[in-house]
Amino acid sequence: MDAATRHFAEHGYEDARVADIALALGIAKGSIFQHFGSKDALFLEVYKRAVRSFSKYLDVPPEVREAGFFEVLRYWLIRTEHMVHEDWIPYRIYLLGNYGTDLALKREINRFLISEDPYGRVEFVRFGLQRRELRDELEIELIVSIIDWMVERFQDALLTAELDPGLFRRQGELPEKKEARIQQFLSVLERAIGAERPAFAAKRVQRSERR
Amino acid sequence: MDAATRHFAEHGYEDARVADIALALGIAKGSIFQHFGSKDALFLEVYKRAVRSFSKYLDVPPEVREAGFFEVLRYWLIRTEHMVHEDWIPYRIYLLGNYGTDLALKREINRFLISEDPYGRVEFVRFGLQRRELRDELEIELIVSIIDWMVERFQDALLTAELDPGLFRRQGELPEKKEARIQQFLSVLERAIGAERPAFAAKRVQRSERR
DNA sequence: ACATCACGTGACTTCAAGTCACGACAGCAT
DNA sequence: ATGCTGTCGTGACTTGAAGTCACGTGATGT
Repeated sequence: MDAATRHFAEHGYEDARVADIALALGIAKGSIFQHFGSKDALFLEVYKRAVRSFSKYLDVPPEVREAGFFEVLRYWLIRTEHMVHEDWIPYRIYLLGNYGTDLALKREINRFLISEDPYGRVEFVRFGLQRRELRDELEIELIVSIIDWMVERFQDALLTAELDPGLFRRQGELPEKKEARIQQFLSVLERAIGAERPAFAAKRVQRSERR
Repeated sequence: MDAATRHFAEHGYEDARVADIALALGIAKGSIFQHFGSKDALFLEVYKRAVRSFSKYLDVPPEVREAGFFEVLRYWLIRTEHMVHEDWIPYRIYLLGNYGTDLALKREINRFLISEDPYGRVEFVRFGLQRRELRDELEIELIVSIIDWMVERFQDALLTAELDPGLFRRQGELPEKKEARIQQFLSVLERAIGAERPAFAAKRVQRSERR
């Protein structure tokens, strides 16, 4: 699995060669097929392992958790790019799974993401609702989806700048602007799904809201 | 191109056979390679054509345009699913391009989307800013990205329910709930990027906002 | 000591993308 | 009318990677 993960991360899905993975391990290609059945299935396992290695939203220091829903989000957004540097391999796998395979595999991946919720999104949204930091008149499903969409894409944008320049819209992101972007992004998200006047976050929102 | 479009739409990228496309046309496989160079390049052309066939955001009846930014959005969200029924082929191609190919191709696709802006997103956001319906303190790039992310994903969710059940999060979407979903989605988006008190949309937001 | 079995092996098969030498044909010049 | 040239379609061929399978080998149990 380690060898396969590294190989996929380095070459992408299409250009990865099962024979090369076997060679690197000093075993026969046939053995890999005996264990995993197909290249697709091998990748799916690799993907699952990579995704499971990521932290859940609520795996944060207690003081961050105390600070509330949006501070937890900020914590992760800031950390994303650091983590990409330290350990880019699982992120690359994650990227491949999301955009670099065919639809049949993508369907499997989605099934996995829905059934396992490896990032603990639902739990996280419940947490936000409990603290009354999120709009309770929205369906929870919609909030989860929106977090999903926006955070995933925003992270993609941050990290593809590192991993794969030119893959997404904003290419040559200047590092000093990232902080500001995260700030803006959170403010947008907070207005979108945040409760009327979130106790904690009010201070930050003031800047842009004058009523 | 027509034949290739249909074939890709029906079989997906991986399972599409260049030989079959040639067969359907009664020409030799070599001819296709002579024109397009590779399967990738053929798909890229097919994708471009499909995407260009979609309307731009501002291609709406004058009265909808008059009604403002968020009404234009609503117009398109509602129409999405109708159009998927009438003419599902280009949507399927669009889906394949976004999720069903490898990263090398995806990069080309992104380059195309950025350089052509085939949906006229930037123009649309400018329109919204001019009418003072959007927050002018946000960078225009960020607004475009958010529209991009959220609308694309929301449409994906609506239309994959038709085209590819199980590909995305919300599978068995009940048809009568779609209208309500669109409503909620727009309200979220409006709070996220809409100006303080959008003249037109205020009425609609009331329902869920009690202050 | 022998039988059984699980498992790794690598040569082999399959299959699809991509190549290329050839020939047909159209347009043009003599 | 004849011959020349360049374009383009052709399909048999090459390449290369996924996936298969009959066999061997070493471990385990009796």
